[in-house]
Amino acid sequence: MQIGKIARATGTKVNTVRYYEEIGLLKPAPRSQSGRRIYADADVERLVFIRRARGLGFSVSEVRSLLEVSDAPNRDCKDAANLARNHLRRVEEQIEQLQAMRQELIGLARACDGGTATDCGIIGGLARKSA
Amino acid sequence: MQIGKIARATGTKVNTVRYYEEIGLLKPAPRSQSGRRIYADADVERLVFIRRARGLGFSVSEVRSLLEVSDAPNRDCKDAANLARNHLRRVEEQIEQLQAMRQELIGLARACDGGTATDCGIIGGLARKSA
DNA sequence: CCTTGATCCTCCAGTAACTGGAGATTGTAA
DNA sequence: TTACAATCTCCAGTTACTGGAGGATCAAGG
Ligand SMILES: [Zn+2]
Ligand SMILES: [Zn+2]
Ligand SMILES: [Zn+2]
Ligand SMILES: [Zn+2]
Repeated sequence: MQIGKIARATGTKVNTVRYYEEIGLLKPAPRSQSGRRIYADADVERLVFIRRARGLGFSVSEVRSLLEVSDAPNRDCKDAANLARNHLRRVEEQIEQLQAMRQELIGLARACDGGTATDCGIIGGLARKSA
Repeated sequence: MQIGKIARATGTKVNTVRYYEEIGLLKPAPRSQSGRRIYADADVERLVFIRRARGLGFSVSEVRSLLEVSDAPNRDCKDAANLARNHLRRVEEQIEQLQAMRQELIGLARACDGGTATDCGIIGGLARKSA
């Protein structure tokens, strides 16, 4: 299949597929006579793996590591497991940070009764160092 | 005061202060004879405002808008209020997305009993299209 | 007076992960 | 034939800084 089809099949943009090849997440695809990339079903699976990992927030570099494990069937999976655990922890930290922001933003929003900028609790609240 | 002091006073890196000037969040600071930037107390306040807004996740462009309101004391604050409300909504969306990731990551991690990559629930789980 | 070390200056390149576009081919169908 | 879709290869732009090179300037100590 050509690039457009694998892109559609995996919910990836054509440009992004080419980009993944460029950075080495996908091996350089064999080309047709006229130079078009040709993909096989295994490539779809690999791309699904990549997209899914990216969708879970793994960085490209993390995806690279996960693929390495996936590519070596006999390898101990503990590297992947550690990676996933660490990533989970970072996701949880992000959640906490966003929840803190959320609380402060709710407080700010409550401090606004309308009116002019001078009297606005949002503007005023931002001007103060701490919440 | 010079740039190092305002940076320290606001928890900003010197380079970042210059960057804010470059992109117009801070007005070009007047210079000393030898060309060094000189700041006044009002600049500290402005920088605190910027840093606080950035800390709450507002984009630079949003901060610019907030500053515009703040700079026009008689202006109705509704633009700022809308901005804050919309931003709050986006933060909440991000939280939800991260919580969904978290759930999937927890599921993935549970699916790993150790062993080889072939049998690993993490690798296997990533290969499948849906969770 | 001179030297040191801390600050400051101006560029400029790099980061993450794509995204979109220009300009040129190629493939296909009416 | 003519049109239109899909593909190709560059390459620039996005966000919000961060760090560094190479070169002035300043204050303090000797
Ligand atoms: Zn991660
Ligand atoms: Zn208000
Ligand atoms: Zn926002
Ligand atoms: Zn495992």
